[in-house]
Amino acid sequence: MATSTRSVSVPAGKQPAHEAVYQKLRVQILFGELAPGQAVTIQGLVEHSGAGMTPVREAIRRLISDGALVFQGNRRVSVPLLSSADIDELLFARLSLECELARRATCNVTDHIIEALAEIDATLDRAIAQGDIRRYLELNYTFHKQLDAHADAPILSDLADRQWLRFGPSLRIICGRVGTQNVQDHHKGILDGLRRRDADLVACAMERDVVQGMEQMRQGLAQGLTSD
Amino acid sequence: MATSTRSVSVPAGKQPAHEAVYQKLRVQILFGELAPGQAVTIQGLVEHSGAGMTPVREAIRRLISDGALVFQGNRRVSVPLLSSADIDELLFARLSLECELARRATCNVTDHIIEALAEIDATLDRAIAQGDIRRYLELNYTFHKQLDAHADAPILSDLADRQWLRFGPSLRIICGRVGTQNVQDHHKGILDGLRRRDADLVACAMERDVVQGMEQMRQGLAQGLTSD
DNA sequence: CAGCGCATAATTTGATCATATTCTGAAGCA
DNA sequence: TGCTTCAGAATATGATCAAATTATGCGCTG
Repeated sequence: MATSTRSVSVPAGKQPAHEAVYQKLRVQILFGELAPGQAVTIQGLVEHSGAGMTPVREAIRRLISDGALVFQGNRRVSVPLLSSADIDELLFARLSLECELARRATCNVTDHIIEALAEIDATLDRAIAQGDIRRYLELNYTFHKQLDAHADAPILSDLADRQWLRFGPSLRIICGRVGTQNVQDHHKGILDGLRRRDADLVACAMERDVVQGMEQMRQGLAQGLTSD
Repeated sequence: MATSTRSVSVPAGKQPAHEAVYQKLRVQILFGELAPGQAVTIQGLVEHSGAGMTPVREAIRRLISDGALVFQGNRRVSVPLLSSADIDELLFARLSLECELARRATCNVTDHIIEALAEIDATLDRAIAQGDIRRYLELNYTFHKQLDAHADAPILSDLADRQWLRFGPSLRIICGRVGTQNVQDHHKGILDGLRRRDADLVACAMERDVVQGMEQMRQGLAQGLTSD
């Protein structure tokens, strides 16, 4: 459990089974443990997770509502495959939401929070240097999520958060193919803007970060998804 | 030995029970049949809907994920109460999403579609004149939803659609208090822009429509039933 | 005689329900 | 007031039914 995000949630001894299944699946999707297009069966989850049928079904319903899984028309559920049009929509949504969240967070962050973000970013750079894709994905998500958390906008933050679930599996494929060498984020620019308390600067850096990430994914997907 | 009383005499389609319950609850929330703050119990739904426990649970999970219901921490679920900060976030989300959807739809709509929208708007005006709040809410929703449907952007359209669930119950309260007399939408401006195929014009009219609706709700809630 | 296609059987998976168990909230009692 | 008990609601399980996909076998054609 030494990995990543110290979750802000309570130690909470007793978590409902459906919540546990949801969180577990959520992480798996977010960081690409499930491949795009892969089928997700209820009975498979039941056997694999040890939980009963009802909690698993509830978790899957939530994930479908989140856009993290797609309902295939017949009764099949699978991990989403992204089209170029999907990327286009996600780009717009992320730009709108995450730039606004970054702006709002700029007004609220303290020096201590900024340093915590810088610490995450430094760890992220080490993960990139080591070629640790999984850790890179986790830390990148954590960086954005922590920033959003200080925007004091739970609804918008939740909306933004959900979009990450849509491209998590595909992003993992892309990163797995190109490696972490070509990865370049704009977190330094974001941190710089935060230190100056310049919301426009932060929003601009965030815009570059989002655009760069999405466009890289668009190019990767255009070349086809067969990998591994 | 299940003496399965097939009392469900609604062949209406081979729609799964959990989907039917979801849709029914969704409509009830969207058009304010449930009051903000009202508790929603599983067993209550089971008795009232005639469905079993599992489908009801799945439907409620989806609604919670949609933001249409809120989980109260303990095992209670209720219809959301909106704060002024919530309105603020919803205003931003709706402005971003619905203006963009309107822009995209402008490029796609045909004369026939525009006339269909105008027809909806005309019916809406009659509902306002008659003081039929429920019908006004339905037609207003339909107008926006039909427009969004032609934006060719399923993800954004879905995101926008979900936000309506958040303020449906509260909107109903506001409209019920002020009546339909003061209601004024900007649909005419939207239709005018569509006929000219002027995306900027459409987006501006949509912006006015969204701002006006949300601000009216903010004022109403400030006087009425919310804290903060 | 071999390969292809369609119809049917078998198996897997999803949907639903009845029931047992656990937990929350509140009434009752010292 | 504070603790205990109790009722009711939510959570979770496994069984059962239904649907769909896959597998199989027969007949047909080249």
